[in-house]
Amino acid sequence: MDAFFASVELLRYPQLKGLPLVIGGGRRRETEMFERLRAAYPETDWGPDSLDRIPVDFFPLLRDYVGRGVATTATYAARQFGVGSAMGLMKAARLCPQAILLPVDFDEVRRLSRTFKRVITEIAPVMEDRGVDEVYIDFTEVPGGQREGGRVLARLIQKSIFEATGLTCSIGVAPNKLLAKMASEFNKPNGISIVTPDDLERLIWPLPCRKINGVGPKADARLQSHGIHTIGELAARERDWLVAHFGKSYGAWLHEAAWGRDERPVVTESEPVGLSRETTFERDLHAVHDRAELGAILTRLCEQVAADLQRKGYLARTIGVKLTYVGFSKVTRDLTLDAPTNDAAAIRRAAGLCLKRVDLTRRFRLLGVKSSKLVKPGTAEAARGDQNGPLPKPRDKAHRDERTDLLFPELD
DNA sequence: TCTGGGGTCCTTATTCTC
DNA sequence: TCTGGAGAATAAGGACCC
Repeated sequence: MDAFFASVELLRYPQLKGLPLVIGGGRRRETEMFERLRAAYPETDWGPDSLDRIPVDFFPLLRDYVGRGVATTATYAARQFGVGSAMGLMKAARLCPQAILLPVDFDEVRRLSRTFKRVITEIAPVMEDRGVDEVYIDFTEVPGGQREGGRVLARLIQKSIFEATGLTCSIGVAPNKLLAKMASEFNKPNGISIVTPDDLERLIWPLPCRKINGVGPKADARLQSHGIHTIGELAARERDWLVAHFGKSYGAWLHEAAWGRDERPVVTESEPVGLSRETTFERDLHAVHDRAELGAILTRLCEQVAADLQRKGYLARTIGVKLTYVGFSKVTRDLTLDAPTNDAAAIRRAAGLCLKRVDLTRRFRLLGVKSSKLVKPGTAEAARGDQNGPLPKPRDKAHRDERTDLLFPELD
């Protein structure tokens, strides 16, 4: 298989080019930011398209931002100060207070994302969706796909995306998805990189292990503790040694990845595994002192999950909650229902039962509701439990936290 | 002074069913 | 009826990704 990896660069503010620019915040706070901007400049239409035309001094500075949130992305001018993706905005403000802070408009991002993918599938139909701004493409069967090792087709895709969206796009071309993804990083933004098996030693092996898609901070730290810093050093280890230290599955996969081997196909269709909604509070909340507020938040999250399920046409067999405590430890609790549902009240009841099994004596900063084990209505799977008698009772009682019953009785 | 929101997949432990 | 074992289902947590 020959694969492309293509990712669009979602930054496109021409008048801000070269300035330190940070885009970020959580979804809710981004909406608030837009509202604040609209209130401050009522004569200006703060739609995403108008951002391009607004004078630089209209934009808020990062130093004026107060609250929780992280940077989604940053320009190179801001990165020079040490600001990067996923960094807390308060920390970013200390590093680069003069940076301009822009909210993300998710509706606009989604619209651009759809256009970007439509343009690609019109040229190369075998495309795997990897999120808003990334896709894999199998161009083995695309007419002309092999010309100049794929470079001609990659240029066509870049040009078409720019014409349709005004966005630039980086493309990696390689024999498989693993290498194509790494190749796409070589030449950002708006570049094309071609990696062949012969390039493994020269281009891939000098890279840090962290560049492998699937090696995160934890795995990287463990590799480093064994003196393995580059992909070449990883490739030099025996497979058996990696399996002994990183497990049968992950160890073997590390070995394959270091040698540039990856047999995964480009997957064009997939069903969602779960749907969830979560929110971080403005301030940390407590089950007793903030009972009414928490109850309202829980209900709203359940209604959102129900609406998402209904809109997308799914029923969920399992409902769960997630809490992030002060200090960032997390807990989750799940409950599998007798019959799958997309009803807000049923989801709220299940979520309430889950909440009864967690320690609510500690303050927490985030509450989430998730649905999983999704089925389509009208299928045999969806009917299971409805017609074939009750399913086994969930193992619920054993975990029940008695303190919570006292603290949060109305959650039933 | 921290650290969003939406996902997927994997591992491990426990329980249930046959 | 009791017991053991295999395998499925459930639950919790964690790593990782965009």
